[in-house]
Parts: sequence; C-alpha cells; structure tokens
Amino acid sequence: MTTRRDAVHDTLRKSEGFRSAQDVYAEMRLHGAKIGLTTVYRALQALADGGKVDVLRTDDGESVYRACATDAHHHHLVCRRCGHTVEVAGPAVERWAEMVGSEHGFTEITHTVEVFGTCSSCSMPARIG
Amino acid sequence: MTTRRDAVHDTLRKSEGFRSAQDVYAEMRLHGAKIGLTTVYRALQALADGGKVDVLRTDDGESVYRACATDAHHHHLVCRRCGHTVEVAGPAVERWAEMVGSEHGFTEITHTVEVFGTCSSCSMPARIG
DNA sequence: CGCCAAAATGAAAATGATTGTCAAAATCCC
DNA sequence: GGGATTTTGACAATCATTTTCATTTTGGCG
Ligand SMILES: [Zn+2]
Ligand SMILES: [Zn+2]
Ligand SMILES: [Zn+2]
Ligand SMILES: [Zn+2]
Repeated sequence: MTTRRDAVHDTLRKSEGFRSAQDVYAEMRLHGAKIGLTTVYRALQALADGGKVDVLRTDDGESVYRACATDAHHHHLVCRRCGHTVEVAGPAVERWAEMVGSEHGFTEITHTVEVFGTCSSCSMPARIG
Repeated sequence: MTTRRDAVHDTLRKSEGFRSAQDVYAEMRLHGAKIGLTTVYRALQALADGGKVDVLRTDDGESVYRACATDAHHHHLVCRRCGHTVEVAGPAVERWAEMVGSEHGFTEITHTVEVFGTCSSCSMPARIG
C-alpha cells in the first residue's frame, strides 16, 4: 500500500537538494514510474507530516521537499544557485528562539531558520569548456 | 504620484501584525479608498523592495507584509493565534548564520529566521462574556 | 478462492493568490 | 495647452496546489 509513497521517498533520497512536487513527479514519469501528480502531492505531504522529509518554501512560493539524513531537528544551509544543501545543527539558535519567546510571554514556541548562500563550487570563476 | 503607495503604507502602519495583500486591499476598500487590487500588490512589492516593509510567507504560501518600527535588520516573534508581532534583534543568530555558512565555504550568506508562539493574552484561559 | 468494505489512486475540474495585459487616467515638462 | 511618461485598475492568464469522485487495489474473512 505504501509502494508509491516509498517510490516518492526513494526519488527524494537520490536527490542532492530540495525538490518540488512537480519536479519529483516529472522525474518519476521520466524513469517510467506509473504515478499521478495527485499521489505525489499526497505522498510528499504524508512524508512531511511524518517527519520523514523536510519542507521549505522557495522565494516564489513553491513547496520543496528533501529526504534528510537525520530525523532529528536541524536546519539547512542551501546554495541559492545549485540547490546543494548541507544539514546543520544549531543548538545556539534553538536556545535563542526559546529564550526570545518566553521573554515576551509566548508559549508553544516553534521557529523556522534557513541559511542561504553561494556554495564554493558555484562561486568559482566561470570556466568555459 | 506616491499617494496610493503611501495609503497602502499607512494602512499597514495601523495594523498590529502581518497582513496579506488581499487583506490590505479589502480593508482599504471598506474604508472607502479608491484603489485596485493590482495596485496594492505593486505598492506592497515596491515597499518591500525598498525595505520599508517586511515580508514573510504564511504556512499556506500567502505573502504577508508589515510596516516595522525600524529599518534595521531584525526578526519577528509572531503569535500564531492573533498575529500579534514583536520585533526582536538576534545578534547571536546573525553570527551563527555567518559562521555556519563560511564554515562550509558558502559566501553571500543570508538567512530567514522567524519565531512563532502563542502570546500571553491568547494563552489565557478562555473567558465567556 | 469469492466477496465486500476500506484505503489508495489519478484524471479532470476547481481554487486562489499572484502576475500579465493593455487601454484609460493622472502627472510631468516645456 | 500638448505630447511624453508614469501610474492605475479591470480583466484575463498563470500555475502550484487542492477537491472531487469514480475506479482500482488491498486486506481480511469465511
Ligand atoms: Zn551551489
Ligand atoms: Zn531549530
Ligand atoms: Zn496572540
Ligand atoms: Zn538575522
């Protein structure tokens, strides 16, 4: 019953960076998978709900997903050029968020933290040929 | 020439939390303003580009805007119930993001950091009447 | 096996925020 | 005033995502 969902998960695992639902769908079809776009959306959502994949929003509002190495809470350092992503832990940030929240009387504190940059290979001088 | 833009900016200033373009548009019309939705979108974008207002994306992909007290870089502590927003500085986070980025060879580092929670008035026991 | 109820699937239509178009209106400049 | 330029906004177009709903698959169960 989770055949399709697993296939989606696998496709994600083989990817380096974050991929959109449309993207995953297109790739799966390319490789001959028989699956519908709706199912890809549903699988991705289920995986995200279950904490099996991470989600974030691109600047233009698209949801993108990634199968991360760890289930533990972590953040991402994403190359805005090629999408190459590094998973990073940030104990300092976790503490900071908690503190800032409680200082102002907020409870049930959550946070979103993403770091973007240009990775080393993308910032190398362009080489032709 | 900037009459409409200023009107949009003013509407935002009078709001406590983040408001969507549609939201701002509706409120302006309610108060009798003669303005089109397209113009509200354009004004909001221009204000955001000029750093006069802050933008963030809600969980359901809507862009929301806020006229903040300061032009300086800062982050937000947002009540997920009522939208009440507190502007917070996070020097520790700024440093952390820079460090994490350069540690991995990334350059031109930027970051998004938002903290969500339930504010004190929203977490008070419900009172009827 | 047969048989049925529940869950999964996907094609097609609906949704809804945002953007593009383009002609009319306001503003500027001389 | 008159023409160039910018701004505006009604309306159409986009496009990712969600809904619908009929069909298929799956999982017992006798
Ligand atoms: Zn890169
Ligand atoms: Zn964290
Ligand atoms: Zn609140
Ligand atoms: Zn910051």
